[in-house]
Amino acid sequence: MIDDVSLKILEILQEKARIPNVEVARQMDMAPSAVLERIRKLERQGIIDGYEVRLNPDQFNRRLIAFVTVNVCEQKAKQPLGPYFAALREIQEVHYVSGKDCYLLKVRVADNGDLYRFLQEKIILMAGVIHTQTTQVLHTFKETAKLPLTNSTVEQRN
Amino acid sequence: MIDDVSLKILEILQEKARIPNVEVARQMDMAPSAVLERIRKLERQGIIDGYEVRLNPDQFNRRLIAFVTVNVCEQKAKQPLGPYFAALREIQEVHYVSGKDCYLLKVRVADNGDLYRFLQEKIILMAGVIHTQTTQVLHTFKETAKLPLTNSTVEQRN
DNA sequence: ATTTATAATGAATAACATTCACATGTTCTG
DNA sequence: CAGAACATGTGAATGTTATTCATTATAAAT
Repeated sequence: MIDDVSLKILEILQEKARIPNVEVARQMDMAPSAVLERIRKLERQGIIDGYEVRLNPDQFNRRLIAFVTVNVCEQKAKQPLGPYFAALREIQEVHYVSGKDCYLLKVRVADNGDLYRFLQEKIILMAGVIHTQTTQVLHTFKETAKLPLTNSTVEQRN
Repeated sequence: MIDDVSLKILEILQEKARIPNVEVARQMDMAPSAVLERIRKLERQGIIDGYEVRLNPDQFNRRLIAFVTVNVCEQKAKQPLGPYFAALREIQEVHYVSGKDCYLLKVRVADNGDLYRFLQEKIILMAGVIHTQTTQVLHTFKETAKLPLTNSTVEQRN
């Protein structure tokens, strides 16, 4: 479905998405119009979902990452909890995970005080939330949304 | 440090980063040259870290997300484990977290079989790895790298 | 061999990026 | 308070890029 030419285009864009189309074409050794058409097609097919700017969290007072597992009892909740969590500004990821009726939240806040207030005011008080367990990130070695595009020896793409 | 004008530019770019500069200028009601200069400055200051394309994981055989906590004993490791994990294709995030000498990995693979092989071959076999606990994601409600830029009532930016 | 579908090229033109001279406004300082 | 220093905006000019489209090439299907 995705051929090597498109794959190479995606690799280039994954490296730096806000470069001119002509530049992609140059790196590909192809006509700009051909590259443009392919990118459009990838967008239409939903292979490319969008383009994001990556901001430095330190500059926006979001130095601290925490992972919070939230045990819930949805029967006691007054509203669906997944969408509720998803709507919170401090939360970047909401996953419903295997285990004991559990959500896993990735949270970004300024500092410990902020984290405390966030949990108290926005999580623990919610009807249906039974208890939480918070894991603080001390150091991040890698944090990316990139997907591996080149196939390693064992893997195949479809 | 970051004024409202830049903030609005970042909001626009956070929504869709690969749009022409002129379009940003139109939405801002400013001259394109002024917008360009501001974006350049934000890049120079490291406030903008880069631009990424967001790919659809389903289309690349990465339907399954798992979070893996890895208990380690770095003394028994033959190499630093953080960088080792970070180098693995399947891993999107590597955090060293509070708790019992623990790494938290966010892993993206095709399916259960893939996850099993990944853990067996690339994690559990590593010297220094004591044991792991894997949590599978059943459903994802939200997954973004966006930072909240508008200030809510209580918060402030610096 | 011919049809059909898919995708590349290259030329033409519209749109955009980029630079720069100049204007405006703010802050700092003597 | 004047005016220097700085930051940031505008608008025009120019070079670059995006986009469209007619045409050609390639590959698979009948």
